[in-house]
Amino acid sequence: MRIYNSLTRRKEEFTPLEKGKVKMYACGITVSGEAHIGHGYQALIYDIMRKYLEKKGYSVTYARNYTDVDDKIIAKSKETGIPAEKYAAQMIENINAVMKEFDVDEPALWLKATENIQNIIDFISELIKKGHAYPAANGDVYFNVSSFKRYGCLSNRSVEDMLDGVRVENDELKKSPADFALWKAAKEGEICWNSPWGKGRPGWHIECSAMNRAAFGDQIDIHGGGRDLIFPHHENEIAQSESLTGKQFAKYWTHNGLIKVNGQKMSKSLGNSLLLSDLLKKYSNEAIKFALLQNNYRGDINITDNLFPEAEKHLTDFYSVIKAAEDKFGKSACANGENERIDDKFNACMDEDFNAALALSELFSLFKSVSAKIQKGDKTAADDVSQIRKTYALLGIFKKDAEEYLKEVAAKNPAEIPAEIEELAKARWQAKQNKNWAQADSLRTQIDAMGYTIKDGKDSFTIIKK
RNA sequence: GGCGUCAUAGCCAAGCGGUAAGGCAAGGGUCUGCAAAACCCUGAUUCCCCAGUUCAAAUCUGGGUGGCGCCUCCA
Repeated sequence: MRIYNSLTRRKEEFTPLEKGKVKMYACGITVSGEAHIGHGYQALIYDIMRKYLEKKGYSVTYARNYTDVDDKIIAKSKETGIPAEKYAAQMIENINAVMKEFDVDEPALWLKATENIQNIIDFISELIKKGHAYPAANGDVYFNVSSFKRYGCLSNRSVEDMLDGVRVENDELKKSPADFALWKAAKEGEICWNSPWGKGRPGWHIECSAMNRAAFGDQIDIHGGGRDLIFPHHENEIAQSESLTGKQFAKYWTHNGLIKVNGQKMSKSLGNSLLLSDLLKKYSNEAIKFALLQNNYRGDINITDNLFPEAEKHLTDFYSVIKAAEDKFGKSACANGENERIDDKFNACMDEDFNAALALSELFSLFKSVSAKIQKGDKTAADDVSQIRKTYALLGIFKKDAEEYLKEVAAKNPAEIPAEIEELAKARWQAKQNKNWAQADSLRTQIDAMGYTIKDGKDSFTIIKK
């Protein structure tokens, strides 16, 4: 299988450092607020990556982190009066609950900054010893960027270029504006830990380096995160880890694309974040996943008004076919069959840098064929349904009971038909029975104008909200 | 200013050197009193532009143009 490596900017054949094993780390969330769809997307992507690597037979150790101490969390703590540790803990609980509802599995290891303070301090001390970092007069500790020759290798920048772009005045404490903080001295009343440089807390970048080292050793196979983290976060991780160990930190760097809303980037600073919890009220978790996975994970996704409704419609159609198959051939028949070709094709898609979008597009012809088989009474349709469910569960879809799924979606979109519409529709049906077409059509036009569509059956009709 | 990334039909989108998947929308048909739904059929002689490499390029190289992003917290 091949994976796109941000470091080399090309797809590479995947070979782990140690045969059969994969060490994988994805940067998680700074818990200063609720989880938005971007967080959900990132968690989903790496959960799928982990699961697919496992399907390929690798023994995968997957770790994610929670940054549970930082400026924003401290600010929130001051704002709400809740101690920073408590605020962060509550947020983590909240985020975990939403992720569970979104149906993303937890990693094998959850790493938290506050539980790794000693590891971080040790890491920084070693960097100072090796001349890659220096303490400043106020108790901050900075990384000496000029001491790491390859600085910029991931984002393809040179230190000189960066200095051109520096917007903030260099403060007196740093030797160079490009240097970044490993340890931040605590201000009065802030959450802090003792260190050789006085009371303070870790900087953001050092966490990931130190926790990775504590969990995995010097090297890992796959490091992931959102594309917005390439610079400076991941660049700094490389600088810290590699100047300490002298070894390549991560063999494959992967970055997922970002979410845009109606063409505009979604970010904390713009305040246009779509909360995962809000979306889950409107759409099924599977529809949200389906919509997101229709794009390559490396590209940005633009969320427009019809993105999720369209996905929900596709899934409703697919589940309806599943239900039809179950009704015809029995539920157990639709749960125990196999069809290797379906699975092989899926694997072929995923082998090419986790091409879930291509795998999903297969579903349309797959279900078309199942539908035709049901019509003909061909029992292999049951095997197909069973295989589709087993295979695509990896992407997080078709995991539910068909009937329950259809009910769930209906419940999220309550089709409350106003009594008025009901009356008009009944009147129309009566007119139709009397073959008074002119009156029937006029009533239907009226109903249509009010936002409802009439669907006639053989001896009854249904009203659908448009 | 520096760097990155993307550019495929009305829209979304796959494609990773071998002759343009899929979805939505649209048009035509079957069905229907007429519709709706469902089902069937139809769509780029061509992949932003200009050069180049090659037997062969949407795919590789060089140069443009345009969008987006990063260089400040961000998944």
